[in-house]
Amino acid sequence: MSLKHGLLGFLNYGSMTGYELDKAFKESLDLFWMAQTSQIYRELNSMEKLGWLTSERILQEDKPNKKLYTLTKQGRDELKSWLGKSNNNEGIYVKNGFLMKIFFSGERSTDENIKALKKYKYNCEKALERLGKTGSSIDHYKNQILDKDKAFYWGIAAEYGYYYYMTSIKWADEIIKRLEDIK
Amino acid sequence: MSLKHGLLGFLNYGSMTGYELDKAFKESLDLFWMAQTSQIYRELNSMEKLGWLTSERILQEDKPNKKLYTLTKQGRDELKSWLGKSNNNEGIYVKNGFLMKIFFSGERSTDENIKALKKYKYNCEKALERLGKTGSSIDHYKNQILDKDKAFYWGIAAEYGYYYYMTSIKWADEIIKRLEDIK
DNA sequence: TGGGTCATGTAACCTGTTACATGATTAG
DNA sequence: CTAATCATGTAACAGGTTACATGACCCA
Repeated sequence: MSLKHGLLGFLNYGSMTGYELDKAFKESLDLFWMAQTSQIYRELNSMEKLGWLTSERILQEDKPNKKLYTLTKQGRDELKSWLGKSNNNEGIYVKNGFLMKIFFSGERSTDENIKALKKYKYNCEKALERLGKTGSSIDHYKNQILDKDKAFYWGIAAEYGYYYYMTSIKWADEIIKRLEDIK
Repeated sequence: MSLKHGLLGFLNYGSMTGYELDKAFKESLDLFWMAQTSQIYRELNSMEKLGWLTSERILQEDKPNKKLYTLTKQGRDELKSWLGKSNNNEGIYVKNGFLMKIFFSGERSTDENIKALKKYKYNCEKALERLGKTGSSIDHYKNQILDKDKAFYWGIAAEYGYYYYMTSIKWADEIIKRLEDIK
């Protein structure tokens, strides 16, 4: 139950349309929680049924009509409750398909594995670049939000991203070197 | 489509029952891909329908009967094909609910956030401990498998775990310090 | 005239989670 | 006597992915 909570988090800053939420997600949270556009629309629907938000249809002339979502008290309560409760495997059980592949890479040749690790390293480098962009889009949002303290935590999450990708690159380098030595 | 591939990976080392696969998963891959027992049984069923494996019922007297699964050629091909293809976001888009929470933690008090980060740090330390155990269970499996090169990659995946948790702890320490300073 | 932005979705399918059910044997 | 190990699952629900559909407006 996490995409719903991410959406609650954004809507707590102010009313938004599905389209805007989709963009906000892709510009910031995407690195920790990638969401499909279609899923966002579906979840908004189901959240409305749950009473977590209300919607208002806004007619436009030059552009397509849109639907503006607003948090209800229940929605705000749900957000608070999610933020409030911690469980014992937070940040621990993270599904990582790449690592699972590595686990079984004895089935591949050393050359293939070196290639795969180099690709992975490249992907991490690209992700770091995108983090830079996320940084500037965070700055952009910061200026729109009244309560600037809130955006402080956006920076912290982005910083985790730096640590994460830097470490992943270091690991990949180390393993590549080792594989090239035994070749 | 990843639990299926994890199961294929194990079955490639030799025929196993659902119960044994469940244990193997929990003793090794669990840190990168936590799987429910019930899901393992269901997936095995669906994999058999896909023709990736065959099953043989084994009757026992003292213990409950069991079902031994064996890879088919199709199953082995599927494993190879999964290992062979890389995509552009491997290891990049990893869903992390904890980070999403951090992202919205402006809604919580600084004290609550310090508490949550300390809990997170503690969880990471526990995970590191478990990695030690995983290490020994990897050693255990190593001795059962003929082709010891395969187990080399198990160690590499575990090593990623070390890097990962060590970095997470470092990050948490840094943020806790920062939060305590501004308090 | 072709691609980007704005804006919303549906349908089918696949994957993951939670709760529950059963029951014998064995070791401390 | 009680907890762990062995061994298998079902049912219901929740969440995520992929593919597809529509259509206007604007800029180069």
